[in-house]
Amino acid sequence: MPQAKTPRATIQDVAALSGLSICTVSRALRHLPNVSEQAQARVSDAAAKLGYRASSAASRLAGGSTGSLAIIAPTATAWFFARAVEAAEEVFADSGYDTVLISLRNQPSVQRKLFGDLAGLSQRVDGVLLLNIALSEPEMAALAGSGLPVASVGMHDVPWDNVGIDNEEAARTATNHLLGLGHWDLAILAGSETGAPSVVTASERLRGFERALAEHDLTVDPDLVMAAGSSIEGGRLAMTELVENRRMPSAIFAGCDETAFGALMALRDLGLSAPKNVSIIGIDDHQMSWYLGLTTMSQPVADQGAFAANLLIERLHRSGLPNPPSSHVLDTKLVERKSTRRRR
Amino acid sequence: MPQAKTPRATIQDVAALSGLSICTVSRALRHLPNVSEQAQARVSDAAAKLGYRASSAASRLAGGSTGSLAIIAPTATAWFFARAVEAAEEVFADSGYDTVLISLRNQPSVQRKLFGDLAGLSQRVDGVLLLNIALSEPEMAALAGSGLPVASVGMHDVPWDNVGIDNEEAARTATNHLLGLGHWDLAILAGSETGAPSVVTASERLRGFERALAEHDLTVDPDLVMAAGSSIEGGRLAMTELVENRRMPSAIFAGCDETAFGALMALRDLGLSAPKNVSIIGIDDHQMSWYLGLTTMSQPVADQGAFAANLLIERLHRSGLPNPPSSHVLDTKLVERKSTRRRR
DNA sequence: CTGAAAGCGCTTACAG
DNA sequence: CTGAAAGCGCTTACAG
Repeated sequence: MPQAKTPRATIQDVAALSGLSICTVSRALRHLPNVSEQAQARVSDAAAKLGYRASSAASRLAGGSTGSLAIIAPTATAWFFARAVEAAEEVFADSGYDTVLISLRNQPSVQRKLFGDLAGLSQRVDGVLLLNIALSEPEMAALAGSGLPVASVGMHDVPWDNVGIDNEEAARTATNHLLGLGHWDLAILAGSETGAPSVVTASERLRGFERALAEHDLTVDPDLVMAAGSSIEGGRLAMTELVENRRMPSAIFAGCDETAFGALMALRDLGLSAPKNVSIIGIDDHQMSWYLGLTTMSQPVADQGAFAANLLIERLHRSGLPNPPSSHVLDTKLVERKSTRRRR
Repeated sequence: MPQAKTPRATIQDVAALSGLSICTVSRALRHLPNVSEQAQARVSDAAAKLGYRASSAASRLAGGSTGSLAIIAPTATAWFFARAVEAAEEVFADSGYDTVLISLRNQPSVQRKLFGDLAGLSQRVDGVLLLNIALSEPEMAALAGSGLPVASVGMHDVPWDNVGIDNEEAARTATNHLLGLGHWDLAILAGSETGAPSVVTASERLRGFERALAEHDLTVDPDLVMAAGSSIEGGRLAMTELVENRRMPSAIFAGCDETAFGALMALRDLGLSAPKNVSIIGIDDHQMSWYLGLTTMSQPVADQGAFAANLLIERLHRSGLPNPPSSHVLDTKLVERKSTRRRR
């Protein structure tokens, strides 16, 4: 039925109904110490009866929490981020937090502006979940200075809770798969798009690629290192550029599946295909990868977002207690399909 | 450089620096009438010098705005929604609003809970952007009762600003394309997933499909109407079910490209393919559709999200003024590729 | 056009 | 364990 537009119950109403002061009510509601069981029960009853929910604005203003948590992502449309965001949002919602979505839209200027006013952000949210954001030293410092609780996905060696995969190792495994098939002339489609803020994940994967080559006494040809971004379009552009203006390698490591999809599109455009003309491997195990026969390294996505979100909330719940930052590494797995094959 | 943890400037600081009362400052900052040009300038200067930004909590509590806008989406991971969300978020951010992302995660319970406490929501945001949400009568009433300004994408005949495509017409065009190729035994993979809240878009597309058939004196076979949801997985499941437990039609209209992708996957699984064994058409023109040769109806996505977001903001800016709800229909276009062909 | 005052609904010391 | 009081930083009538 259409709910009447009755004004919300305030803490005053709960106090009146329970016969206690608003101060005691406030404490009881937040499960603070020094509240008798009896008082606690009366307050809970009254609050339930009134459907009371504290005003986030008032609470915030008086020094309490905002009831909101921010998720900062390089972009919200990429496969990985859309899923991580939704998983984290679910965790936040289940804990009663609103989630404020901030997409950097792959623009350095947006990141600059955001980190230039962290004080403003800290006024509007209780904590921040960072998804694969490459931070400069000053930005790290600013974040620390803001006092905002932080957790992240895909960012290692960082002074807060993080969960991710071992990107370098995953990239190394992927590259080794290529090397194991007899390919030694390898290209990498990874890194950020030109002009976009770098994504940590990308540089770690590049490192894994380089390491695998080095371990086989191979050097990476700078001509075969393409900044592709993690989008289908980025992959397509980079692949086209590679074939038309550099040279065709024998195999390609794409930094993520979407980049690989784009590369497949470019190949088709040029009348080529994988694995016939070139072997190609990605990272992600996107739903389409099976269909396209893309060999890839699978990684859990929603798990990473949800896990990190939970870490942030736990930290919020016991702020004050000593609690050294933790780091969690989730597993990846090679999924062989038919976009890679032995060098002929 | 690491910014010192200085407390934020308050309206008091601006008042002191500009030599005016906080009351005048408040008015000047919000560009309210009755402020002399001189005062306006002094306040603007002082605010800029101090990097002042009103406390959203205080502002909200005192009866002002929250500075936040909500985006409510059936899910945040689907291709369409991820893009619409990011486009709207950009518009909101550029106007100085935080965006609160609320994903229904395809769960009716989440929607129920949300609409059961719209009073709570209206306390936390200044307005709401609805993306293809199917609302019940009570929910519509509750929304109206909440007093929240609303705008939407993909929802027609609604008492607020909306922008969308003509889903029925797009579906009709798609279906006619199939009929024009000589197919008359058509299946549709659309609608919501079983148990999920229905998406308006889906039922409108179903209607367009039915209408096209009716216009050709054909009736729809209930056995060939599958609820597939708008995900790759949903399309795969529905297509498998269709072939294994119903029967193979001569052509298929998929409610969106992702559903079509899933159908293509299912076909491959069964040793079949399009257009050889069945013609298939989608709606969206997803980046992968070109690669997969999927015939589809293209629609502008980011445009819809951004347009609707702008309408919401405009309405917020001139609340009070008479302003009848507007409805905007964006164009779709048939993109013929090779997943459809003439019936043999 | 401008300002003093009250109040929004909470939380936080500080007394009991 | 509980309550009276002050205050968080704004906005809104209400006087000037």
